Amino acid sequence: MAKTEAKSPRERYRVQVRAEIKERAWEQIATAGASALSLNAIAKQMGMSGPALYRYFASRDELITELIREAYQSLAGTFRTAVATGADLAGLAHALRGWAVENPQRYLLIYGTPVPGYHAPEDITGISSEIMTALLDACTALAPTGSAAPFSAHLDDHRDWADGHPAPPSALHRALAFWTRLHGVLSLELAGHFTNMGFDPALLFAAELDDLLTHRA
Amino acid sequence: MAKTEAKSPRERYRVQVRAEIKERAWEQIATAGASALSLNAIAKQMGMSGPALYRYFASRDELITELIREAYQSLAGTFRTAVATGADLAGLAHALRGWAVENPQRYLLIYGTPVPGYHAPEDITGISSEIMTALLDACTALAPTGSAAPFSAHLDDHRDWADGHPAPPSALHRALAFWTRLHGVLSLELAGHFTNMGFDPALLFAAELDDLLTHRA
DNA sequence: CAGGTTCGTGATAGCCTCTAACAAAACTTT
DNA sequence: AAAGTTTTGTTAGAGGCTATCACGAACCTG
Repeated sequence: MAKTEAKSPRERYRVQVRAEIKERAWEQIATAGASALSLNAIAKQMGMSGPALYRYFASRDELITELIREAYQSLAGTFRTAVATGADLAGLAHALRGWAVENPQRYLLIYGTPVPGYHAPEDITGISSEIMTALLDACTALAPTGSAAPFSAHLDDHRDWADGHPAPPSALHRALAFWTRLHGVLSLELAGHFTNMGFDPALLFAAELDDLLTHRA
Repeated sequence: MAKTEAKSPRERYRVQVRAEIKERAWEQIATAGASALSLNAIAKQMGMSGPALYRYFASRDELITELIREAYQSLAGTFRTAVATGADLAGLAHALRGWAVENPQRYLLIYGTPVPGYHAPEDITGISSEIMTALLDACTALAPTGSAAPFSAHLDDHRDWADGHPAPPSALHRALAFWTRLHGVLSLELAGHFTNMGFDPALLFAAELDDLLTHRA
């Protein structure tokens, strides 16, 4: 049952130190943003001197990539357990918002402003497609909704991103709308653009979700 | 007609140098992101040595703040001319997308991932409320749409952010939906999350806009 | 216990922001 | 025009960062 193969005690120590580094990194990101992440500061916090961290992560970029991977896996796991407990599209939305509000820095690492040159490694896009599959499943399971929107037709001609998923075009359309609309609310909320505006972001999120479920997408 | 008051030649030189600094800064941001902006590199590019730039901007933060201000003013100007040429809500959406696609780095500076500690100065929130006013105007001018959505009622109780604007609650609701939905599409597109997915982001944007205009918001 | 592997260290190079002291140029005032 | 004041740019330097290197020390393995 143990996925962490109990190897040599050295291996154990290594993964433990890596885990602590990542933990401190998340704290730093939460308080000062990903751009202010400092390997040096983490090392000093852990009582060891600067370059020692390079035994565990080849570079600052590799650490950040690992954090991105972790964030994706966390979101994918949230979706997986939601699906396992019988969540429909509304359930997925609820799970998404709960996760995002609880881990704003993780959400923003995934969906926030990217560094122009950066390209995610292969396995990360794999996890991202697992998330998309869960979304497509929920959308196909929902309702036929004979959507006559011209964009649905366009999607039927450009469905390579669905990766062989048997979703009808209206489900593809609804999945994209789900993604973009909920992201629209969440990203603005997490970025603080709704502060001092008075209304409750959760209600706006709920209203968008309701529109997504009752209207044809 | 000249807004730039022809003051002393020194003043002229100063604003010119500041302008060139900002221009180089935008180039850097476009190629490496805002976090990689380096005053030092800009100075060297301009043929002067490091600390000279601090005569023009007190700190790196002040330069970035100025860039954010510039971005807000650029967007507000785009909206202003759109309104002046008789644009309705659809026209605003078109103007928004055109501006965002042409100035992705500006859009992301405004609506992208914020630095946790940062607080925008007063005048910037002023420009931002001008943008919101244009949006609310367009939404009130549109259609009555007796929206019975519960969120509209909530907005009627929390309309302080509209700053005295006489928009009916359904217009407030539509303005928020306009903002969040179009931002949802735009931000994901600009962040590159649609690349390699095959479909045309412009069509998704158009579909979202159409939904916004034909359905009750 | 001998041997190779891994880990942490200090030194160093090369970036960066930002301050301070100083020189030179440019406007202002007399 | 001469003298004085303000603005501009310079170099030097403190302190931070990423990252590499060579070296000693600790550690598992045979």
